[in-house]
Amino acid sequence: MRTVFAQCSVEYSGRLDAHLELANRLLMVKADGSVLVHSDGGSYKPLNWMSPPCTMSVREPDGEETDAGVSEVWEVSNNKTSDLLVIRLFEVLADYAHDLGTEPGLIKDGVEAHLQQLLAEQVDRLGGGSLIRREYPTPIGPVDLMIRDTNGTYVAVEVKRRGEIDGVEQLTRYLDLLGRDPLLQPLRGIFAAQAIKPQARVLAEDRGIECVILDYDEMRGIDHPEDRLF
Amino acid sequence: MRTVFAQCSVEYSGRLDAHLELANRLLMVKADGSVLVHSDGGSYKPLNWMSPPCTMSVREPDGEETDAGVSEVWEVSNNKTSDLLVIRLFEVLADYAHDLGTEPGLIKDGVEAHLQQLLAEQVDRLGGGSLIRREYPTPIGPVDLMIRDTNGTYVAVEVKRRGEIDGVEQLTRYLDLLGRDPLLQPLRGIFAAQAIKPQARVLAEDRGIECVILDYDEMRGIDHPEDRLF
DNA sequence: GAGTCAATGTCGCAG
DNA sequence: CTGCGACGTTGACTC
Repeated sequence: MRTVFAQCSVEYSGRLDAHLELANRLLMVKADGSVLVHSDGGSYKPLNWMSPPCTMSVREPDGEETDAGVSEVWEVSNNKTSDLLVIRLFEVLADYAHDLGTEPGLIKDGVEAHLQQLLAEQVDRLGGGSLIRREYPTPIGPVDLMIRDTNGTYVAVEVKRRGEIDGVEQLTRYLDLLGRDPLLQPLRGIFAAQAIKPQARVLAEDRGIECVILDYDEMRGIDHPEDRLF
Repeated sequence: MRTVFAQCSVEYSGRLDAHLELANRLLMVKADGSVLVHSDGGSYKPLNWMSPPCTMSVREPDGEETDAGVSEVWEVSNNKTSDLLVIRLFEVLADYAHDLGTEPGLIKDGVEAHLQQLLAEQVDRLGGGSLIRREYPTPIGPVDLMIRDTNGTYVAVEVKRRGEIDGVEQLTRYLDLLGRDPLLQPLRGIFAAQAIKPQARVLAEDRGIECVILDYDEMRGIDHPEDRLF
């Protein structure tokens, strides 16, 4: 990993064209050749970047560039997509490099999969019935849970951490398709999430989809600790 | 901007919980207090981070941490969301800081807004008619273009750089709502994009939505240079 | 501040 | 490899 603090200007051409005027910025060059241009604000997204796989070449400035004060030009390109990032360095404030070794990787805990698993064991929260299966297949992707309620009605359940409009659309597509299967009649839908945004709720209910709020802590409390990872 | 190369371990708790085992990484501390943890690969996304507004405090390691070899502990928190990022520094390889000054900002060309603007001036590409307005309002968000064609039929147009299934869903919602307005009858939809994925096209045409491919270079060629930024 | 939509989205998994 | 959905999405803009 190499980091260069430098006064620079940047041109990007690829999916779009973008341009950065002369200013001081942090340039990061990673071991895989990828390059990031960071300013001293914003968030984690760089102002410009080039993703791997890419190759970086350094060239001398041409006459015009030299006259403008350019000391060095970096050209980073992705041959496949023909994206090109050109960084013109003027004054270089600092240039540091360190070997970081291997990255063990990020470990994530407790996401939607866990919520779905808990809910599969606690069908009562959805009004009861019996679980047919998790990840019930349809031609356009699996429904999170398929249940048959105590009246014999099939229930397709979409589980989300946060219930938004996209989730309702997704469940609607599933219901649309599953509704064509005569063996799955009658059929209804439940949209279950830790929180459901008002517009998502309105859209869901307008389409006859029931909304259920899930209490993760409560669900986890009922869960058997010995079955879980932590 | 401060960059620290250090052997460290990281814990994050917020929307989810995540942790990073001990390894060498680059820590960036920006002027606004935000912190990024980068490895020597991946892409521009950090392994962990804390977005502004947030506050970073540095504390001495406790007894247990000292025994484990921790030299310093960074705690970065966002009071609003109660997100917390804890970075335990073991060996510090380097610690650099430079003032970058103000960032003039990124200038972009070729994004959807530009495509929409060009298309508004070149309604012929959609079969002709007259533009009623860009960003035609509906209760669930604005339609990119509203046109009245030569037959007097209203045409709601969704413009995308890349036409995918989400865009068709979006336009369908608009058509659904606008179809209830008796003043906008008859009404049809056009899905216009630089490229349209096969499934998106199938879905669109199944719903009676016409698909139109846009040639950006051609559209830009017809555009009047004096009206544009560069 | 909430809602809505775009993004050089990126990432990860399954087919 | 491609499609597809999730993401601590982030960011920009409107109401």
